[in-house]
Amino acid sequence: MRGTAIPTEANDRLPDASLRRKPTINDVAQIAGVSFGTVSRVLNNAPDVSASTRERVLQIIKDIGYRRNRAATALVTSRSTSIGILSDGSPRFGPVGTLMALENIARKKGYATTVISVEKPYEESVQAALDTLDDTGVGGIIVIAPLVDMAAAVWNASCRVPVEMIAAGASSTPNVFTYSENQELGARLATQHLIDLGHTDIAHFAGSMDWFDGRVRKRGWEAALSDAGLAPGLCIEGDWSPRWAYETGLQLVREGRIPQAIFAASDHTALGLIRAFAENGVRVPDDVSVVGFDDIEGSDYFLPPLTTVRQDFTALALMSTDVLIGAMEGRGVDRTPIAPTLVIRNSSTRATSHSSSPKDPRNGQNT
Amino acid sequence: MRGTAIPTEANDRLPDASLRRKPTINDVAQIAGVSFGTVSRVLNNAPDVSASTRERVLQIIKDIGYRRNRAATALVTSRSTSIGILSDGSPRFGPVGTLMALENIARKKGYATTVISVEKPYEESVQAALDTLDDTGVGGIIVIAPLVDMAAAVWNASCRVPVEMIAAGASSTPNVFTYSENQELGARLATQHLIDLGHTDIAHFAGSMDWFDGRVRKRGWEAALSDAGLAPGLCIEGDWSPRWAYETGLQLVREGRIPQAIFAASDHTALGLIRAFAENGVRVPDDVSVVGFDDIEGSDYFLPPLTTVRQDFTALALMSTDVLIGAMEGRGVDRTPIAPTLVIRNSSTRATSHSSSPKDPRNGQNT
DNA sequence: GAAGCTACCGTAAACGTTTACGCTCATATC
DNA sequence: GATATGAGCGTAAACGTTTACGGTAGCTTC
Repeated sequence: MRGTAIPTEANDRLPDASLRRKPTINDVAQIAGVSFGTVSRVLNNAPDVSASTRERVLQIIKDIGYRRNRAATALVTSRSTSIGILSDGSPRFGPVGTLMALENIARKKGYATTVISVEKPYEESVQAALDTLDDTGVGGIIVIAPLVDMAAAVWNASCRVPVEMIAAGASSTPNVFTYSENQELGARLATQHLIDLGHTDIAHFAGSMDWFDGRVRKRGWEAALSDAGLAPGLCIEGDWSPRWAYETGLQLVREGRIPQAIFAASDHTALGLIRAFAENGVRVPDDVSVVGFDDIEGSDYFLPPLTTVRQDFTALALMSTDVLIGAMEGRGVDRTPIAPTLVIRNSSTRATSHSSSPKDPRNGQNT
Repeated sequence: MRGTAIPTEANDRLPDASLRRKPTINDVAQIAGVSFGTVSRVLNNAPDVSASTRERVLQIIKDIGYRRNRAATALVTSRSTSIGILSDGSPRFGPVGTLMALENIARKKGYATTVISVEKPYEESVQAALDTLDDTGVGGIIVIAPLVDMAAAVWNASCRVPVEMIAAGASSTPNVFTYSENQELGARLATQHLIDLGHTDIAHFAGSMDWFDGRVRKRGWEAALSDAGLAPGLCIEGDWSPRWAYETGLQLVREGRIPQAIFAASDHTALGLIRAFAENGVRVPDDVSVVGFDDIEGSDYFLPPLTTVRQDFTALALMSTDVLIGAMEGRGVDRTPIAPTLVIRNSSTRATSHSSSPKDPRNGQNT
């Protein structure tokens, strides 16, 4: 008789009566023949309760399926066992990977996570999101802030609970501690790999400078080059998209200025780039070595399989939750940044003698 | 003096002392010169408060930055404005897309989301997760259950609050309502597209039958074929991975039994497949048409750009939150499944007369 | 055998709301 | 002018915990 196809009748096959009203600490106490205080003590495994009593109470708790009411606990202790995660809404590889890892680790440490995402303009949405999170009673907040704008909004916002930001290469402030994977190192690794292969003309298809990731990966590329005494190669800044990389790659082909090697700021960038080359008979890696960044699913099956940099999101989540929980408990925790690793596959190869003169593109014609 | 364009001085403007201790309903009442009851009434915009009083209280609330303590509210009302999301931990395209969309839509409807992910073995972890979610005070739960095993665990679990499951093609039970995108239709669309192109020998590189998505996409392929009066082509079941598709593709090439056209159960599957073909001079789409499923980022820049099926996660999220919130409020809500759309790109093309004899593979040699 | 200690346990108050109820005062009603 | 009515407001109790404190019984210690 209720609406359509909706199991409102669900409530007929009720979870048995015992589930209907949640048992409270008093129910447990009564059955155990002790006071609620004692039950509370075993719940928080505090001292001052005999082994036998503890045992009995525990058994009863299990039997009747008692579970602590978080709201009541939160109300009286005003500390909580949940942490908030603030993310930009983007389904991009890095942010999502971080998010999933964070949830996973937090849960294993006994914290629930409530996530909320924000949109432009950040100035308003970030403060509102922080407030909402605070309202729900989180004890601390981790912000996944790949975008510089978003980070700025976080710096300007105020919040009662500790806030930690995951933003590559950004600096900490008194209010918000910043942590991240060492992506600059990742970029250096990639570039150094190209240098080790004998390349001297190494370009960078950069990501967006609106992103920390874009900035810091570019910085790593520059640093590796300068450390090796190499002149900075061509650098073009884009927006991470395959489309942009494709079109820019096309342009390079047209103008005949294909470098020996390219460090692409992301695998998606590499993907577009490689297509532009493939369509014009420029062979990867024979004519140009390409390395990406991210190790997205499938990058090992690109044509050719892509040399790239892999970040360890689990380690990042482990560390950053440590830091946040430390802050929530008033302890300081120190952690060093995580180091990404280089994954060498087929898209990069040793520089050939002739290709060291980067002047002749299109040496192979349309496959 | 700090790094790059970063407003560190932001933190001098520290959260003022007033933020230190949260103001309560009593603070508001005292300032307004009314009792806390009156404040509560304006908070819940209940009747029985004069316009002028209401006005004044509202102003004070804004002035001192009062915000309701959710824990206290939850404790006394035992209803909440947050919904739980249960997901498998996988960072796969479908589940993540659904998750992000869900958070987004729920937030816009005024619900916070707390997400938790589960791992094998599901029988235990699902019930535990449901309980945890219940503990945190969610009013309802949406389960993203791509895996058949996981769904079974949900069916067997018990939960006080309404549970809705997103599982392609699975059926509802009295306890849990099931909703999904019409992936079978998506698969039909893909297969029909191949049929329209004149292909008669259409194979399916299926996903895992442990997944609803795998089952239902296969079913769509079968149905389209049978509706068209075509004999079912080759069907091989895999695990979604590029690696499996690559190796299986290699085997097909070796055995010389390459079909006219292939419907791959996912873009990643298509990716591996195409690489196996490309490495052996089998051209896509000239020698074999391939269509994928998912429209992952970058699939438009595969070699060649991939014809595929796109799901509308936002619409899915919209509908399924409607349904859940309806259930939470005791209303029934009816929604019809979302229809995916076909995205036609370059990996599929008209059947050529000669290729209608699928007997000669390797007609083009290594590019 | 009194004093003191310890181990164990009970009790009251508090956390910040909502809800049900009751009170007061002005106004309408006859 | 007594009575009913209702608008506006205050009050008490409850939600399920935790925490601080107090109490009792048994044991040690001299």
